[in-house]
Amino acid sequence: MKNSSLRFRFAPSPTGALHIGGIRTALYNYLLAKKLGGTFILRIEDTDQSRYVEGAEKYIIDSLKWCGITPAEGPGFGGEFGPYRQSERTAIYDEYIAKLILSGHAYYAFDTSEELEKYRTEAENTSRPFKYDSFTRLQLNNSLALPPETVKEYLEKNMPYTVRLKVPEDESIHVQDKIRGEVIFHSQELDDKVLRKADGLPTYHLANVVDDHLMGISHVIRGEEWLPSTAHHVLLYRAFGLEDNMPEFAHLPLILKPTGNGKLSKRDGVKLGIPVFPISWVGESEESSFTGFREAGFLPEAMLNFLAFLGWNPGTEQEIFTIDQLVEAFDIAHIGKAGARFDYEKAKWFNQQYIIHSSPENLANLLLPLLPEKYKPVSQDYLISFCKLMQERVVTINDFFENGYYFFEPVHTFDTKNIAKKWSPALKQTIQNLIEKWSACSPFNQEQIQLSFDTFMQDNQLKTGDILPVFRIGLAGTMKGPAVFDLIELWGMQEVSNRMNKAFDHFDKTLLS
RNA sequence: GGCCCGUUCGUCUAGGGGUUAGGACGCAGGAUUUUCAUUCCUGUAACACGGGUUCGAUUCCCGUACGGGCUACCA
Repeated sequence: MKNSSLRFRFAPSPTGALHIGGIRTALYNYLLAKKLGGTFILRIEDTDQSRYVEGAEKYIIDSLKWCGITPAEGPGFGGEFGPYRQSERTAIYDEYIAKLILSGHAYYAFDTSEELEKYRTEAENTSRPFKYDSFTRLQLNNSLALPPETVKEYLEKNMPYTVRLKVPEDESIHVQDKIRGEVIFHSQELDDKVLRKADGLPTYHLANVVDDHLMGISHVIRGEEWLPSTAHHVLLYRAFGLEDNMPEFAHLPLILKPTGNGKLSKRDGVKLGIPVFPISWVGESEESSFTGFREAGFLPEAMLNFLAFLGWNPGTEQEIFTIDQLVEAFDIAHIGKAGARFDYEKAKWFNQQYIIHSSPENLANLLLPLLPEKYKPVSQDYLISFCKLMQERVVTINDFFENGYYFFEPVHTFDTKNIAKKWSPALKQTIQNLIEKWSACSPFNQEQIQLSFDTFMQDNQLKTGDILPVFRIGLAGTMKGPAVFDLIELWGMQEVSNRMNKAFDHFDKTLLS
């Protein structure tokens, strides 16, 4: 079902870490491309050299790779429509800008940033704020207002200039948005956007339109913050004579802050102690470094599932979707219009569900490289058993070690208050007897251990509640965790005996004073 | 300020002219469990407001309020 005419792009700027809003945009593009048999493309929009951040492009690619939504075309991924970095395409943009000037759709402007800034502050408190548009451009320093000789002279003297779009005076611009329907803008409201900056590089608007066209992009799916400037983009397509071949537009609702007002921002993560990035970003200082979902112990599939539902739903009551199922179910029609608040609790729930439904083997493979070095080495089988016992008791991957460290090293904290009333040195002999009885279990498994325990309790007229909690604390140090009999089966009697003997000393010391 | 977009439980959302307004997270209670967790059950809680249109509006239209975005030689 390959359809080479359906091309979707994710076009981030390498200005630092990319938060999950960007990942969601990438995901939606990827999902649609896969579903429709189209192509998912990565384009790096690095036209602002002042905001360029070293390593940001690598971060974007690493993030996409971790998520498993890798582009079929892009820098480092090949493709016939490259280069895929805008900074490597300046000659192309110049060509298109020249066309626009020739056809009268764009003009040279010699006003400096300082001058424009001055106009703006002067008009700040008036009823009509300064805007570079059809009302003001004839009073400004540009090739529309200046005599041709002066323009020629300026150009020959290499005077710095920008190129601006000549927005028509009185036109309605109709944007067809797949999510919002028809959105109408009036050209009087639009300013003459800069197309080419004084440094010779294009602005987003020009590069974006040229590249989408040249790269054969059929669908532009991006955040809602781009909706207002889409009017300019339509004007550009029109100026190039490409209006009939414009891509389809879909503007996604924004992801909002977990609390408070506004859209989700980079700072929100550290402020609330939650990840808002896919993977960690190491900045120059601590303030500019962030942790990610990966470091917080999330499975990429779970994060993606969570993200997919922030602004989209399948129209059914199913919530857990594999990537393949998302590809199958995804559609633009079910994308919402309103901003969606980021809900970390829900994200954790998705992750928990994914861990519970993963195979222990799979989890063991994930955990193996994360095993702290101080832990004694363990076999693959042991790790698998550990995962089987713990997977219903964790929310993140990190919880495995946080809650289950005692599978790999001696108990370091005994939560003895739960057995304070039960403990007496006399119990030691009872426990020794029980351990001896267990040693005879054959086969040595959880069922037999349980059976043996039950008869022992009956024979000695003891209650489960008197003995088992002592074992729990003795073996694991905590009241929380897997069934005691499962631990015993996994560890064997020698280990159990060692642990209990160590615990006895501790119990005596802390509980008998 | 101007322009554009939006508004269903606290949160993510389904729905759509006549419904007991459905699900999920969270929270609360209960069952199961030697603990914790899982699982299951129950409960909690919403159509922003005001006008129309209509026999009937949460659903359609218009206002208002509120929220969001844009308003740079940033993307």
